[in-house]
Amino acid sequence: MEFPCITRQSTELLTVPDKIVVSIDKIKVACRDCSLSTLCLPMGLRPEDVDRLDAIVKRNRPLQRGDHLFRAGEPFRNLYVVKTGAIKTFTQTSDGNEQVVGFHLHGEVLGLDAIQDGSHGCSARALETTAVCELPFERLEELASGIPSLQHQMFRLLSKEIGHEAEMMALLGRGTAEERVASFLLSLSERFKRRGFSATDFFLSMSRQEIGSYLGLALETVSRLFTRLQDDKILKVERRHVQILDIERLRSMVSQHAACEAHQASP
Amino acid sequence: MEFPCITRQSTELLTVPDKIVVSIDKIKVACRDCSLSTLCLPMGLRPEDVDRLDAIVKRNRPLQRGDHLFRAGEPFRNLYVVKTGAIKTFTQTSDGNEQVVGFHLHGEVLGLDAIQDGSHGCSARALETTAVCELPFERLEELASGIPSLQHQMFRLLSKEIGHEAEMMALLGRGTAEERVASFLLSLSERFKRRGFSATDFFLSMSRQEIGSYLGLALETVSRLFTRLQDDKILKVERRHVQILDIERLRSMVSQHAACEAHQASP
DNA sequence: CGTAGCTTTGAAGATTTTCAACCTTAGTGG
DNA sequence: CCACTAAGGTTGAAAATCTTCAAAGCTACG
Repeated sequence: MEFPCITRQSTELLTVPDKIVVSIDKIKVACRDCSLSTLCLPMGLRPEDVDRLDAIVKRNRPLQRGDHLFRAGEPFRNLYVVKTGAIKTFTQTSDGNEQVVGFHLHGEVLGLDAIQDGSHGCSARALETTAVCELPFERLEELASGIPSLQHQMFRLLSKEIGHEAEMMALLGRGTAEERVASFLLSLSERFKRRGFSATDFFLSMSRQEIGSYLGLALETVSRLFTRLQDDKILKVERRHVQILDIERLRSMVSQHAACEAHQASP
Repeated sequence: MEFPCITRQSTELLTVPDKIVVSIDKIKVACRDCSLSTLCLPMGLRPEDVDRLDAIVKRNRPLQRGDHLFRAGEPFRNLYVVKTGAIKTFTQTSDGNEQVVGFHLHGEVLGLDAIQDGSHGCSARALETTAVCELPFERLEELASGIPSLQHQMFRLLSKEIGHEAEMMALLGRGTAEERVASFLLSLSERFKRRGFSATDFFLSMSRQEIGSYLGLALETVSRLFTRLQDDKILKVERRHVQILDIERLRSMVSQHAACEAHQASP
């Protein structure tokens, strides 16, 4: 079943119209009509090229909370773009625990690390009801060969991911627990804002445990810092509902965002 | 001045034949004759495509220790491949210190993070005498449009970088100081081995300070761990000369290498 | 030979983790 | 409709790890 491109709707409220008859027009919501088109791959493409891209995009039924999008070790076939909802990527540590490697909100792409060796290095699981677009990578490559601006977009996409990860590395290497939590909240805030949601009032779709794993902190430390930020009147936190009361003070807690390519890369 | 593709030669001994007359043949050492061709972009390309790639590669005079390859904020024009030597990339932290973001050995590529927004987010400086190939990115993109296997190589290159950084993030998030230092040494070991050098006996081109900055540790902690590993008969360290005596035990100190795409990526 | 830069080592201090207990909420079934 | 249960969240105290500050040793270079 195809899934229409629902946006600007809280995923908390998202219901899956499985049994509702949807008109053909709505089912075929194309890239050009998708409100993510300014965030997603089509950005900067000519309309006819967007249509060619659209032709290879598959839109499957949404994932339910806890469903896997893919598992570590599976062969790599597709990139995925989150349309609504949120997905976490994670690996298994030697002691059996989960190590969260990333959170992916709508408009964000998953699977970029798997291009390299043809299989996924991590697993991806939905944190809430989540709809994704599926982009068969081989066809995307073929298409990119013939559309220079698409090729360029893809290079930019990969480059951006590298920059983000480098920023994260710098944060994990340099930052205190406070800095990490502040930075995490600001990152979410900016990402929500860019997508038309409130930058100061949102729900976390992940647990304290998952945040801690991502930030390299014990879950108790995350909890304590939320409490402290609340005591300082910077936040209002009620379980997963976060309100940023003083975003400037939050920003001042993060010394600096260092964005840079990093580490080795041998082809 | 063009610089011949010198390889398998310790950069410690590298002298710059500035005034030595080099025959045309030697100057024009092409990608296809470069011993890095199995590590570098030409990997998997047909010979005629390697020649086309070669035609856009510039080979400048080597950098001396401390020379900048590029600085943060400069416009992005080229990717760089390290032919011999080593380069560090780093950003400035708010308190004026350097934050090392990566070490790049020969065969490794720099500048990938800058594709995104057209300017370098970090600075790059030579740790020792270093020769690099310069790849004008615009021309590389044009070329890749016409050579699918080159496009594919470039996607793989970027993807590999993402995987490496994710691994590093996991290490910084999860690992103890011991784990980080062990992992760092193993990473160097593998990279030297792949390039035909000893995997167990090598010189560090970076200081304890730089290692610490990269691993998110105080330089004293790095020093203490080197000492401890030496006391445990796992290493022999003499200033910058490292010998790995028991690589299995070193490996067992690193719980797991988690390789995975990470963090958000919105195009 | 002297100096500057890098490295090592020690001891005190700060931050974060771990362990443990308790609280809250949402969902389940009587 | 309410009690029960499980999962997630909060809080406290002790313990471990790492950093900071300080001093001294070593090497290379002029």
